[in-house]
Amino acid sequence: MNLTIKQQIETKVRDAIKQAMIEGIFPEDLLIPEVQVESPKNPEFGDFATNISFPLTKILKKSPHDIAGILIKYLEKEKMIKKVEVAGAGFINFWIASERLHEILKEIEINGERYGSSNIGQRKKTIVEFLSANPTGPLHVGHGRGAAIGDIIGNILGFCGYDVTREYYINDVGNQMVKLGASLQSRYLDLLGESLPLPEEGYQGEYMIDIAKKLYELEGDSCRDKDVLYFKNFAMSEILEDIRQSLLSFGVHFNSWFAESTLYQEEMIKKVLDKLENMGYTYEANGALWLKTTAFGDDKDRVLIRENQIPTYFTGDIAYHCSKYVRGYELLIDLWGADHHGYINRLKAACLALNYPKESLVILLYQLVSLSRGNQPVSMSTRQGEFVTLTEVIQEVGKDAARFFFCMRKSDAHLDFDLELARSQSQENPVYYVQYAHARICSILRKAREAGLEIKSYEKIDVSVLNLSEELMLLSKMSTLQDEVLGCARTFEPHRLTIYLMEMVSIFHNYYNHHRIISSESDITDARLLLVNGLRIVLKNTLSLLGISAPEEM
RNA sequence: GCGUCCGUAGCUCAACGGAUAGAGCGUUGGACUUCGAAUCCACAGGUUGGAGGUUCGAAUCCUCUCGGACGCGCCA
Repeated sequence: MNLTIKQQIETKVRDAIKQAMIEGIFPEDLLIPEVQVESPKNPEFGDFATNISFPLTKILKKSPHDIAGILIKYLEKEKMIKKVEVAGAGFINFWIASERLHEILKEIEINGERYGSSNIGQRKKTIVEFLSANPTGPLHVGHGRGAAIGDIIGNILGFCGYDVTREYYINDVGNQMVKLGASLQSRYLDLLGESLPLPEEGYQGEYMIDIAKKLYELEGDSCRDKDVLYFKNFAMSEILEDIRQSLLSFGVHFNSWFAESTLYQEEMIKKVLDKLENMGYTYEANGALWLKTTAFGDDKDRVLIRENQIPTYFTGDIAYHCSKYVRGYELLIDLWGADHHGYINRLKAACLALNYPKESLVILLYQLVSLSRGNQPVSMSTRQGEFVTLTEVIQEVGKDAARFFFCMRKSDAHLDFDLELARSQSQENPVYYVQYAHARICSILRKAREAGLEIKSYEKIDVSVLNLSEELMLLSKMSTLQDEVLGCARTFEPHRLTIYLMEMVSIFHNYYNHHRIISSESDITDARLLLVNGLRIVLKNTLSLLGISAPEEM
């Protein structure tokens, strides 16, 4: 794709500085700072603005106002810039020529559903691991946040040209799973009229009884003498199937499900341990084997093999991340709940010890969701079986509203999910504001078609009649889709897209309420139909990145 | 005790170190005989928890402090 308007301005500002250097106005050895161009909040400050004069002040020993004054001499010669002026203490504000804004419609026409995409990822093999909830119970509301954010980050990176795989890591090894098996065994024997108490800290939820019933329906009483392992496997596969179904209704699709147990089957654990040992980063103490993570920024060393000779969870996790590298991934993105933050340094340390490049492992956190009903906190414990499932929430408020709600907020902010509020606000969820605009445009296009008006191609239309300030603002907003997506990819902040959508749609609703798209003036009608159709595509592309539907009517 | 994150309008939240801190909900008053009123327009609402500091400029960065959440296992 060609450069966006914003990127063109950045280039032109840099060129202006270089030109001033060539002409001896600026010193020839000047180190040009990064040029930042933004869309100002206040429309009086133009379509775009840059603060470049400020970082240059110190280097050039001139006032920002004077520097800006020098630069605009070069910039005002540019054809795509209608007006450029110095404002405030030294900001440079740009008004884009309408001809350039109109071209956005041509770019949308050419690129269609790819409009906004890019190739900075250069097909880099990337694995996004998220959710990875233990298969000990159904997904609850809190999991929804991780699922939504992880899925959307995957979409965004894919749109930016990364080769993305989404993976779910299944913790099918360890004590919790044994307890799960024992819990099912107890519930199953209950059905046979035999009593085996639930294990200490066993899983008490209703769903375990349902699974026991299912096992009884399938196998009768023939499992009376099966061991805990048998029950564990049955419980786990049932629960994983339930998780898969929940995710399906939430619009989340994993390409890969990776079981912890395969690390043992394929001796990955042993290989990693050997490697760390050979590199001299391990030692024995108190009967256990330790990894010197402190040599790589951790605050204490960590146990790899316990005194009882069983590897720790950590060892498995090192082997797991190692397997990602072995499978050819160059960029590893992990999305964890913030309760795991204390674990970051040790995992990063282990990957450094194994000589993997530091930047190749990115660990993102999202803050936990607390649940309340009215003002009363609701606890969420899988073990005690007290929780509201993700499926229930989706049934109540819908997939689109739930996803939008989860990704509207910065992921490092705490989120309180009030069930009553969620229900009452489901009708007021901003997602409808955005979807309504899309449906409204589709309705206009239907009306036009009924009147025998088709959307003509860009070349056949006189787009110069699009000269209302709302139309130009809309085009200016539409022009930054790629910039917004790239910003999200750089910062891993998907919530920016929701803000972008709301700002853009607000301009549209305002425009719609004050001007008619279809009118008796056919040249204006043609151009406006092309404009709203372009907006429809921008909305659809953005919603699709968020995994939210773009309804044609609602 | 140590560490991570958060504190912004009555409520839920935005704001790449930038210009007069913005939206929605709620309150008040207006706009449908014309493309969808799930919309639009107007009004009101703030010492960005508090105190210092860094600089051309701080809600944002640093130090201290108050309040909240979460971590600190040879658990997973």
